[in-house]
Amino acid sequence: MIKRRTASPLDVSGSQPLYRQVEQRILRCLAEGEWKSGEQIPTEGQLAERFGVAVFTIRAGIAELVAANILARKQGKGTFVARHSRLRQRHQFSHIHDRDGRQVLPDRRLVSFGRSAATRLERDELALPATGRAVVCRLAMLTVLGGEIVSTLDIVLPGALFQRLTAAVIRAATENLYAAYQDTCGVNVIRIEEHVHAALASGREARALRVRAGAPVLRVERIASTYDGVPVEVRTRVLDAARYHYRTVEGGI
Amino acid sequence: MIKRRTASPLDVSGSQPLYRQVEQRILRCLAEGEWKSGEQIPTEGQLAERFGVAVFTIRAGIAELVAANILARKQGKGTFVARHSRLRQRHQFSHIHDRDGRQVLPDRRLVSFGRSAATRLERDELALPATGRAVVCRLAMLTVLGGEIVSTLDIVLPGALFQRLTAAVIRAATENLYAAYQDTCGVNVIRIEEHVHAALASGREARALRVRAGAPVLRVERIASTYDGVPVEVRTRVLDAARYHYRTVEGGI
DNA sequence: TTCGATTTGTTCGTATGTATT
DNA sequence: TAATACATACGAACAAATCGA
Repeated sequence: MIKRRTASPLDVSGSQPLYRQVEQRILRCLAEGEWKSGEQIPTEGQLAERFGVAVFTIRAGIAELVAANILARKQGKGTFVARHSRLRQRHQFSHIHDRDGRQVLPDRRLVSFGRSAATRLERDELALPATGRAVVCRLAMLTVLGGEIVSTLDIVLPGALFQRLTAAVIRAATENLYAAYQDTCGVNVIRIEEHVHAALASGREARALRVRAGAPVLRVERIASTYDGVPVEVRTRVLDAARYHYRTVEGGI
Repeated sequence: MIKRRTASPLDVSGSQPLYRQVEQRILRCLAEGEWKSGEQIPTEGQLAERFGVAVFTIRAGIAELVAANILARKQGKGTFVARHSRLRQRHQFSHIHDRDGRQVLPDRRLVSFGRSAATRLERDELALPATGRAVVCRLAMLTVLGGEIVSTLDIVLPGALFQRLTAAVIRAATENLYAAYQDTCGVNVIRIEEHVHAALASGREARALRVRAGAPVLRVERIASTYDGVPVEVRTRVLDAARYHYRTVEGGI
C-alpha cells in the first residue's frame, strides 16, 4: 500500500478544471488507503494548501464526492469518509419490497462459509487474472424476517482482498455487510450494478424458500465495486415472487 | 394557468437558505408553466435581480435542478428547461437489457387508443378525485425490435392533462414518449418509480409475447410524476424473462 | 471573416453565520 | 468562552462558448 502524500502540483494548463483534478486526487487518496472509512480527512484549508488551490476549489471537488455518498460533511466537525453503517445509508442499496409496498429489511443467517478456486465465470465477473491461482471466498446465507425466510443469498468475494473475513465476523455483523467489509478488510463499496431476472424456482431454491418447484422467483444478481470501478463482490439473491418485488426510484428532487 | 411573475421577496429570516428558496421558486415557475420544456429561462443576472439575491445564490439554486436533470445549462447560450428528446436522455429511464447485457431500445407499435372511466385502482394511483367523473386515456402498445416483439406496454394517463393527446400524435412520436407529452400536452415527467415483479405469463400475455402460457415473465409497473410529485402516468410492461432482464446502477462517480 | 456582446464556466478573496469541541 | 470547521452569501475577474452584426 503506497502511503506517499500526493503533493505533486495540479495541472494548471487547462486539460481539466482544477476542481475535477481535486476530485480525482481525493479519490486516489481514498483508493490508496490514505484515508479510511469513517476517518476525518484534512480540512478544506489544509487540502487547499496541500493542492495549492483556493478553498473554494477544494469545496467544489468535495461537493461531487458528497453527492455520490463517498464523503460526508458535518458542520463544525469536518469531512469524513462515508460509512455504510450510517443509519440513513444502512439500506442504501436495498430494493426489496413486500406486497404492501413496504421495504423489507430482514436479518441474515449464515449457512456456510468457505474458500475455493474461482470458476471461469467468477474470474470474469471479479476481474481476476485468467491464469494462475485465484481463490474466492464463498458465503451461503438466508435472510429471514419474523421467522419467515425472505431470500437465499449467495456471495462470492475475491480471496486476496478478504483474507481477514471469517464466519465469525459475518455472524457478528449486525449492520450492513458492507460496513463489515469496511471495518474488517478495508474494502469500500461505492457502486452496485444489479440484474433482475424472473425465473422458475429450482428444486434447491424451492426447498429453501418454502415454495413449490417451478414457482416464479426473482433472481437479483449484484456486482459491487470500489474506487476505480474494481469489482469486489458478486451476490445472488433469490426471492419468492408471490411475496416480494424489486423497486427503484429515479429522478425527482 | 397562473402567469403571475413570482416577484415577492424571499424570506431572509433564515427559515431556509436563500439558494433553496431560489430552487423552490424556480420549481414553482416550472410547475405553473411560466417556462416550458426546451425554453430558455432568464439569465443568472435577470434571476438575481428578480429574486433580489446575488448571482452566486442563483447559481447554487440552479445547480441542484441541473443535477436532477430538470434544467440544462449551456455555456454561451443560457439555461434551459430539460427536454426528454435529448439523445443523452432519450433512454434515461430504460432499464431493459437482453441476455448479452445490451440495452434494448425497441420501437413502439400502437395497438389501441381510447378514453374511458378510471377504475378505483387507477384513481388511486393517479391521485384522481375519489368521486365524480374521472376519465383516463388508455394506450395499448407493443414494443418491437428487429421484427421480434419485446414487450407489451399498457399506459394509463389522466384524461384532463392529456386532452390533446391522440393516436396520431403517438404514432408520429419517434423519440421518447415523454418528449411527446412535453410537446403536445405540456406535461413534464421528472421522476419515475418502478416495481419489478416476476410472474407467469397469462394467456393474453403469452399470445402477445409468443411464449407458452405459464412461462416466466417480468412485469414492470411504472408510476411517472411531474413537479410536486403529481403522478401523471401509470404504465405496465411485460417481458419474456428468458430473453430480457431489468438492470440498475447505483452509486459510483 | 472578424469582432464584440452575451452567457455560462471556473477561480479566487472575503465576510458572516452556525455547529462542535 | 474561545477556537475550529463547515454553511451560506456576496463581489469580482477572466476564460470559453455562442451568436449576430
